[in-house]
Amino acid sequence: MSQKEPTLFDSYRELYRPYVNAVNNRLAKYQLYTSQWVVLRLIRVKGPFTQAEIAKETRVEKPSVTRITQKLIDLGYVETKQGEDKREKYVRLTVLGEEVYEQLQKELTDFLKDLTEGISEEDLKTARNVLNQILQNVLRG
Amino acid sequence: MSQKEPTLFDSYRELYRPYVNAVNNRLAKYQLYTSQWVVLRLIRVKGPFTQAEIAKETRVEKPSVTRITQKLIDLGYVETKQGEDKREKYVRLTVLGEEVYEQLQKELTDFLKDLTEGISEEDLKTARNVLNQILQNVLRG
DNA sequence: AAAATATAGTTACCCTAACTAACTAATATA
DNA sequence: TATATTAGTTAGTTAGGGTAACTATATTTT
Repeated sequence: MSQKEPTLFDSYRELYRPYVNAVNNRLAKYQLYTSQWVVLRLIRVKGPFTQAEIAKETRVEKPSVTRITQKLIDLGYVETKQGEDKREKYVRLTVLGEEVYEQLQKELTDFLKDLTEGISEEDLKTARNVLNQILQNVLRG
Repeated sequence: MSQKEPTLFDSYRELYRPYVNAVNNRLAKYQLYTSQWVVLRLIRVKGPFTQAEIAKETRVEKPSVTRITQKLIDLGYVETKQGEDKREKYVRLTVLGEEVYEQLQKELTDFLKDLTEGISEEDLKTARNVLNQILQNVLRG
């Protein structure tokens, strides 16, 4: 009775650091960290977005987006353009950013494929749905 | 083709902050954060452990364990005892720590139950197995 | 037994990744 | 036109981790 079975949440948390560190190792080649990669990928796949939109999509505050965007600009991966509304800054990939995205997307896809070795497509889908449902439950608080 | 389907890893990462923040909100009543709760729970459920053993179990470095343990001592939730080997410090719960553990364990169990509302036991188990398998794959990486 | 090596824990300092508060500039509303 | 809101920035804080270098004790080698 004192040895409780680990729950989904235990497994979830146990995986976090090893997973993020492993991804960061792959990103280091391009001087990126996961938080920056998440934004680069977001604006590439669903963008362009203003910084306010990025904040909303990624559920982080505006100052965090400023910092991430600034880092991506310093690296030459994105550029900003003033919007119609002069307060807004649209963020979009540069040519270099596109190249880096394409390359990393490939490398990470391969890596993540390795991480799911031995797991059926069906189980992966179930796991994804479970995490999505939990996210909905967390957000409705 | 440019709108990629979100993968398990996207869902995994998207959940992290909202989930941890929600747990931390519950822990705040006892002035705890998740990192400290993880250690408190570990030594209560599987302990007592030396700090080196805690480091190994939780896969963090020794200085992190020192910090976490010190915080738990300051809160009066744990105490240390010199081992046979005089370099070692065994960490164990105080009476207060036991009370806090019991209370929080209940509260968090209820909370986590809410988070899995609408998800079958079977799917939860599948999700857990998937995350465990990914962890193994990351670690052998 | 003495010297060299390894281990447990601490200290000092670093980093990422977030946060809030307070601000400026521009836009929208009363 | 005055007021309120919104986009983005700056400054300062926090959680949660890391490495390097250290002390004290144990272990291993010679």
